[in-house]
Amino acid sequence: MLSVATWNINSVRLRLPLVQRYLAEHAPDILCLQEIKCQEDQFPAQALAEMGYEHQAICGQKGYHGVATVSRVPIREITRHDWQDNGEARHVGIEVVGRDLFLENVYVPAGGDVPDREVNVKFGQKLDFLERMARWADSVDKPTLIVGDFNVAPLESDVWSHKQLLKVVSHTPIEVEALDRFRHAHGWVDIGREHVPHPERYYSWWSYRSPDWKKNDRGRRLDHMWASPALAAQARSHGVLEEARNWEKPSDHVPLVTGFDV
Amino acid sequence: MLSVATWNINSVRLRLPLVQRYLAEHAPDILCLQEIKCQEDQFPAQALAEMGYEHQAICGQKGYHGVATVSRVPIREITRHDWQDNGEARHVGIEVVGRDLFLENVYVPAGGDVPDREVNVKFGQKLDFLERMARWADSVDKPTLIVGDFNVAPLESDVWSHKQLLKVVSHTPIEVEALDRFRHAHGWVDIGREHVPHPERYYSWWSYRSPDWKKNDRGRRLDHMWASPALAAQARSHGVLEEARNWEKPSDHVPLVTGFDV
DNA sequence: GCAGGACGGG
DNA sequence: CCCGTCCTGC
Repeated sequence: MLSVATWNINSVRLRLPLVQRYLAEHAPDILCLQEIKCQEDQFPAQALAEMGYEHQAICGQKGYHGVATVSRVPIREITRHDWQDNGEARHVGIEVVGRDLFLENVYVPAGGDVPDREVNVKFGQKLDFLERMARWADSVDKPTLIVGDFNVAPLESDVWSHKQLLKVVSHTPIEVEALDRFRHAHGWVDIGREHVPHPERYYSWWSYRSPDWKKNDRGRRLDHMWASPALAAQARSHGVLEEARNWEKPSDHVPLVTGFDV
Repeated sequence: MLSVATWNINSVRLRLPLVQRYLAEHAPDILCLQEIKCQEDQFPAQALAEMGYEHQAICGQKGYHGVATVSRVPIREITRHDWQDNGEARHVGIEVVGRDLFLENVYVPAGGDVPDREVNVKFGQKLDFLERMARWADSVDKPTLIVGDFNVAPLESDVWSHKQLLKVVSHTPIEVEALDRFRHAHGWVDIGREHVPHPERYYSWWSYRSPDWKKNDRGRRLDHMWASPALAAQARSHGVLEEARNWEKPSDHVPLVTGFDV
């Protein structure tokens, strides 16, 4: 068995205690973090190594974005794709040593406020990012798991109100289509939805701005775990730790985890 | 008996727990705070009222400076002097109801880095502030206690190194002379030095920048309690709570307290 | 070394 | 609402 988790942590330095709590209580074999918001030399490498996560692949930058994959089992860093070609730290790819398993940790751009590439360059960059990921996915020929904050909630049951979010970045048809092209480019299996099928409610993010997140439950599923078909067939368990949204000084995202029989 | 305390708190919102701890453990009748760093409607009035300090005179502004006097015994706000005439919240004067006692809570400007009014306007403003306080003091004709952060350490034993601080703002001869003029203008009695006579070491502030503040002990006496002569004769006790500098997330100043037989 | 504020970003 | 960074002030 191998368990892999993904969590947009929204500053790993500020939320190191939460990461430690999650690792202590749930002990995944591998944890993929997004939005670490620090440079590599500022990453709390030692604190996580002391908890057994001594194998680490960190791709950071100053202030924004940044991803890190930490592991209890040996991993080898393979790639750092720059799908925007602008130097932003949004991906790190590793191989799980001796298991014929590749793990891609990605943080897709949020895309700004206005869902129109003519008036909002960030929205265009997000679509371009997804198109380039699709082109890359087309060439993937190894058992691969790609996880992270995709910043798109594709299904109606991935958002608290399909109707009210149709023109809100993360749930617009043009983004969903781009994400679909990316998924079909490799035949990725959406593990989350294998285990929590549509039309069941499935969210991984609740905005800080909406108070009483639990009562109002205005969530979205922005975080995903997608696997190559053969690998997806080996997924045995999947979970969403909603309670982490209630921890002290929480991230606005919660961790997802999948257990594989590999 | 009536006990009066003064404390530069360096943001009362951030350090409300420390104020509460001080009030719970030492229970002065009146506490004068400086550098509350908030507007009046942001002052934690209710939390302090719940501890019995329901009588409050608050003079605040956005972000900087600001003073507040909170009391367990009835007080009446009398004045808000603007000795710089620039709108900064640096003083509030109250009367202790039924005791013929006036209490002035003041935060003198720090004065910038360079002790030269030609090149540093803030230094000039500080000297002007002290001169205007002197003019005001000349007209004080009631039993008055003036306390607060005067931002001047007048005596050699008020600083960790007289020689090394002679050209450092807070201990320059020109500031000491201005403070002396202010003191003589009313015949104020320096209560701190009545109880801890020169040349005994007496500090109330240790910079955040100097690490190991306790070991290196690079302190200064910037906070003072001065009384009209007749009132000073009724002072029965005086204390400096140095241990407060070691509390969690401390202010760089510590509280002073004086007990009066009034 | 630590405050608060203003900014850009989510 | 909550990050980081940069700025000012002490």
